[in-house]
Parts: sequence; C-alpha cells; structure tokens
Amino acid sequence: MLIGEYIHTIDEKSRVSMPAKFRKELGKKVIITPGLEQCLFIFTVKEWEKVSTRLSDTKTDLSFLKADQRNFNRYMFGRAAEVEIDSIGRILIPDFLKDRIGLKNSAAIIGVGDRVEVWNDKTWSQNQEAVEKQAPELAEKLGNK
Amino acid sequence: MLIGEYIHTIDEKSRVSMPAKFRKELGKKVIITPGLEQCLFIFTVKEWEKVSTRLSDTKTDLSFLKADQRNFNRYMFGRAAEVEIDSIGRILIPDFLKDRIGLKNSAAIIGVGDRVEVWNDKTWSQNQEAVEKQAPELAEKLGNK
DNA sequence: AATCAGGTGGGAAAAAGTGGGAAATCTGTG
DNA sequence: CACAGATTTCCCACTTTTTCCCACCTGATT
Repeated sequence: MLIGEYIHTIDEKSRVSMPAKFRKELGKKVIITPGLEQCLFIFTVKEWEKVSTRLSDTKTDLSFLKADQRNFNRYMFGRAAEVEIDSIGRILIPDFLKDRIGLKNSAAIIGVGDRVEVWNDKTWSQNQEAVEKQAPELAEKLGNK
Repeated sequence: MLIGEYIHTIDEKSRVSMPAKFRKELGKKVIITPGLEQCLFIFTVKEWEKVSTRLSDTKTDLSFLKADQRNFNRYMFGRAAEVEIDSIGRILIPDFLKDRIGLKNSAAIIGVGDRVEVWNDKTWSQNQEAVEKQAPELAEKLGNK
C-alpha cells in the first residue's frame, strides 16, 4: 500500500527519486500519466493493465469510432509514458508532463493507496489546505452514499 | 502498447522518425490513413486487419449496401497507404496525407494504445488544451459505462 | 564518531534523431 | 529506343539526447 507525502528534488535531467518506501511495490517499471486535477498519476505495471484494459476495451468495437473515447484516449494514452526506475530508485519525468502541472525544481510525491501522485509542491500544499477545511463535509457526503 | 507524445522533425524528403519505443511493436510495415479530427492514423498490419474486417464486415451486411458505410469506407480505404519503415525507423508520409492535416516541418507523433496518430504539432497542443478542460467530465462519463 | 541509508549531482558511453550524398529507379522527350 | 533530368531509395555520418554508473552529501542510528 502506497502512503505518505514526500517532497523531492527534480534535478536538471528531470529525474526524481521515488521514496524508498515505495520502491518495492513499484517494481522496476511504472507508467506515468496525466492525472485528473493538477497532478500526475504513477501506476504500477499491474495496476496500469487494469486501467488500460478498461479504457480501450475493444471487445465489441473499434476504439476510434466514438468521439468521447477518442479524446479521452488521446489524453490518457497519448500523454502517458512507460518509465524505468533506475538502479537507485529514480524515474525520469517527460517534459510534456512536467510542463502540464508546472513542475520545476521540486515535487510532492504522494502515495494514494494503489497509485502514486506527483504534484507541484506549492499546488499540493494549497490544495491540502483547501481540502483540510472541507474534509468533515466530504466525509459526511461519502457517509451518506 | 503504444503510448506517449513525441515531437519529431519532418525533413525535406517528407521522412519522419517513429519514436524508438514504438518500433518493435510497429514492425517493418504500417498502414497510414486519414484519421478522425485533424490527424492521421497509423496502424500495425495486425491492427489494420481488425479495422478493415470490421469496416467491411460482410457477415451481417454487404458493406456497399449502406450509403454511410460506403462513404466512410471510401474515406478510410481510399486514401490509405502501406508504408515501409526504413532501416533506422523512419516512414515516408505521402503528400496527400501531409496536406490534409497541414504538416510542414514538425509533427506530433502520439501513441494512443492500439494505434499511432500524427498531428500538426500546433494543432495537437491546441487540441490537448481543449481536452484537458473536459477530461474530468469525460472520465466521469466513461466511468459510468 | 563511525556507519548506514536515502537522496542528489555529474561524467562517460550508448542510443536516438537528423541531415545529406550516392546509387537506383522512374519519367518524359528527342 | 536511348538519354537526360528528376525523384526515390539506401546507406553513412554527425549531433544531440538519453542512459548508465559512480561518487558525494546529509541526516539518523548505534
């Protein structure tokens, strides 16, 4: 289970260390994609298989016949990348993903159960402050489901 | 699985490099067709078989009996081309397809799971900005299926 | 204080992408 | 039918980017 918050440096070559505690679970290859809201998702290979099968399910039909599906697939697949984790636990974040969420020197690496999220550290802390305030209310909503 | 975004040069001879990460999966020959929206589709030979079978499926119908199908097939088949991938991974884009999407010096090469798309790089980034905004909504829709 | 683990930085080797020349093929013309 | 010019194909070479590996730094632990 991936949990916790880590602030790590992004070096000049766009490398970021995965927290040591995540490495075993992540394996040696992960898939990084644009996330919803201002973050990136990092999936294990196994988790990605689940996600991608669901997204491109073509048992019955061709994936490019529906406009919504085309656009969402362009978004999720088109801007995803398979990245190796190097011998000391770092990954390389493609520029187009860095730019998307305004990453420069520093990133917040967040464990969210079955995936990891990458945030611009500033955005992350602002976001957390906001969520902090709504948390009781959000809990209430989920409780009513 | 074909994923990721690459911006490559189109040289004076209309050649474009396929991203190294795609080459193994693409093999040595691909089919390039006009795509939906302002892009081109590139299929592996295997994927193309699926596509063409589905489009000209005669189990239920003869493909030429329906006007819509006739026209769509003219669109996809009529301007499709089989192209070889050269020894260092480049393909040659036919002029009539280049012109269709306004390609000149630079193209965005996008992996969309089971196919590759080629975009004018400007058009691609505009398109993504637009999709970015709808992404949560699209995700919601597809999630409810 | 020494050791260890986690994180950061940088240089060298390898790979990917780009450009261009020469050989082969095609086209049109005398 | 042969030839000249143009186009296409094939291959080689240069440049930039990526990958791999090693070394250093810092803070915690014993």
